[in-house]
Amino acid sequence: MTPSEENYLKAIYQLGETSKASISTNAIAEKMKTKPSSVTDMIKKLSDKKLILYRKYKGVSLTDVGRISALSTLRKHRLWEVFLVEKLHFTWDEVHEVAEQLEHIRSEQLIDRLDQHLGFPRTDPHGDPIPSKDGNYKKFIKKLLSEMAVGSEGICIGVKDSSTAFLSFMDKNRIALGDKITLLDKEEFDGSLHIKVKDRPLQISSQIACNLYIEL
Amino acid sequence: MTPSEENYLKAIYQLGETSKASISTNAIAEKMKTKPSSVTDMIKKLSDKKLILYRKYKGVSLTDVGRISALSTLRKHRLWEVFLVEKLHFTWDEVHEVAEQLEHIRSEQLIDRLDQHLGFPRTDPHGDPIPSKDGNYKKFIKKLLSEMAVGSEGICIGVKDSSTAFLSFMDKNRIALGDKITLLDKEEFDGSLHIKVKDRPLQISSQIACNLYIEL
DNA sequence: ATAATTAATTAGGACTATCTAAATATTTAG
DNA sequence: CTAAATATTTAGATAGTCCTAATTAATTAT
Ligand SMILES: [Mn+2]
Ligand SMILES: [Mn+2]
Ligand SMILES: [Mn+2]
Ligand SMILES: [Mn+2]
Repeated sequence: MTPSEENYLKAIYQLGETSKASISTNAIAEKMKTKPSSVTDMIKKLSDKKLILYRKYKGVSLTDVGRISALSTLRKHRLWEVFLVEKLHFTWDEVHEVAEQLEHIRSEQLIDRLDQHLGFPRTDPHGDPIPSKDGNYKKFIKKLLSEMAVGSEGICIGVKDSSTAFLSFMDKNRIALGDKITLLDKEEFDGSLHIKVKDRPLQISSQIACNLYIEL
Repeated sequence: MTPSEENYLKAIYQLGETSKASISTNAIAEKMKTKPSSVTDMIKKLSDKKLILYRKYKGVSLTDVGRISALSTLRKHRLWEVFLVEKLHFTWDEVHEVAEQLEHIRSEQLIDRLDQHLGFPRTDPHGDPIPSKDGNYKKFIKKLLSEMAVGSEGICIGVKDSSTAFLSFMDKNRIALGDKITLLDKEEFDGSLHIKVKDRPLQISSQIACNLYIEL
């Protein structure tokens, strides 16, 4: 399995997490920042290797073997992100690019021991769950802040968007994972929200609210 | 700089550490476990990039830029080896293959913080010195056990051969870096040595003695 | 139902890194 | 000093990944 193959499988898995239907060539191309023709080349290869199911013009879906591989890469990516934050004191907006490289290091022993060294973490710095060694992957039932009822409260447990732009917005406004958030009011006009973060009042746009996961 | 280019530069540097003359195509091919024709292809490329000096049929040598790159890769390799042993409890014969991959991860911040996390180590698990961030590299004056005078003593500070075969021999015979070694006697017949390791008597072959560095 | 639009594939090419086999240069031995 | 042996380079091929441009299939709008 080459790094490129691993990246494609991971992308297909992540696109399937939300949509669940078969994944289109263009969707993969957009996520991988590559051209549709390159995607077609690769999906033929992955299909030959029985890592995905592919019907021309109808999109792809992962086989069991393909899904296990994708989860393994996701596991490595997220464990390395935890390492970078917990042990090397990176901020949560600095880790992604480096983890994109580290996830392709080939050594089962390495990842086992890294997991142990980190104390078997269950989530990464962005609140995403870490698949277990055997490929088990419990998706939390996560609710977006934008879907909360006015007056209810919950704990901020994750971000949907992991871009530097969004994460540094979070830092600037001192909202962190684990913080208690109360939804005070919604503006009719633009959908912006009045919230309390650890008893500190704050007003945020609806775009922000659509990217914050809350556990009630 | 691709991983392959980095590997070639590192190989050329290491071949030059001992010989100091220009490095032959075949020597590089042997070290890289590849074919001489592949080496010719790559040295043309490295020469075009001014990373090495190349005269057809006359071998190559590193330019200043090439040497800095080689030392940077060596630094990463050795820092990762320290990490694997100190933090993830790998044994010193298990680290090389993984470090060969990790040394190509591209992130200056990563390697700086790793260095700090490890407490700025000066040598790797095999006793090899770690080049500094700015490319300074102080070679220790190392003497081989085979060159010691009978009756003298010293500290074992490194191994010349880092193969699993040799390192597990060391473990089996309980010889570790930092141990005090006294040369008691040399056998005329086969050149084998009678030594004391931390006051424990031991007999070793001359091949072993040729691969152990001692500081007097 | 047909036309226009969008999505996907194919054709053909570039670039990297590797190899085998053949040709050529250099070194070594007699 | 020549001949044999060795070292090195060149020629030509393959495999992987990505690209642009052209073609074909599927979807949508009229
Ligand atoms: Mn990431
Ligand atoms: Mn993450
Ligand atoms: Mn090593
Ligand atoms: Mn080493």
